[in-house]
Amino acid sequence: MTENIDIKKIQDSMPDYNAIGALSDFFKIMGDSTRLQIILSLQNGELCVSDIAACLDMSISSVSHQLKSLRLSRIIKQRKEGRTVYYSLDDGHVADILATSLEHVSHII
Amino acid sequence: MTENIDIKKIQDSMPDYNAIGALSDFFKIMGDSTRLQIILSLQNGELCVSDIAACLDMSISSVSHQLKSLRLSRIIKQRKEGRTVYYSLDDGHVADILATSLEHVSHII
DNA sequence: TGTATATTTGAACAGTTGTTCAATCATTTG
DNA sequence: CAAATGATTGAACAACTGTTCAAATATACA
Repeated sequence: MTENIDIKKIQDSMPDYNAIGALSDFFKIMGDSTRLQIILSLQNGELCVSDIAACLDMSISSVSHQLKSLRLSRIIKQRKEGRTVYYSLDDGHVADILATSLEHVSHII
Repeated sequence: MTENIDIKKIQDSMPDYNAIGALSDFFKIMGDSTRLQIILSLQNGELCVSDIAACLDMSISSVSHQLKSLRLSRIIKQRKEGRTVYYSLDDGHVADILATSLEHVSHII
């Protein structure tokens, strides 16, 4: 332990428990390549489940499961038209975060 | 499948395989509250392992394990001084991403 | 009403992840 | 050199996660 670091001062500077939980939940959701591809595909505009599955070359079931968790995290929203469900991005922040993060990882690769 | 969506066009608009993998790896690393707290504590400046453990009220071993994965992901860097190892943030992008993401989740909570 | 289409759902399984514990390494100090 | 200190490591275990498969739901259409 370093001589004179004020632990409490650092602790107080940090976001509260709930914010840290919400932050890590958000990053957890983003931290899967299937979900990431879904989000990226939706940056071109809304798509239905089958089209997303075709885009990613994955099963409809798997995509549907991930769409559900993205929706519960309020990253995407849905709109039903007949028996087709269209999904789209729900918040502009996500595009910003993706752009900055893509720049970040391109520095690392 | 919607009538006339051009799947190939959307696929081509997406980052390549490696970039998506790097992106999801990055978010995966950020998606843990221990690692997130480590990063947040380091926003005040460099800290040694014991101080970080004290800040988070966690075992030194657990923190050390997480410091290793953060370092391998090039999110933090280390500097050794005697038997003490100081860690600090390695890239300005991470602070930007954290700030935008914190704003995003505060909208949701 | 019956069939086809679009999507959702739940259970199950394998693979991954974070913490703990004990042991080890590296450096300083007596 | 031996003891103390700061940090790292590896194995083990429980908890969690993503995909698959089969079954179910909802809507459209003949």
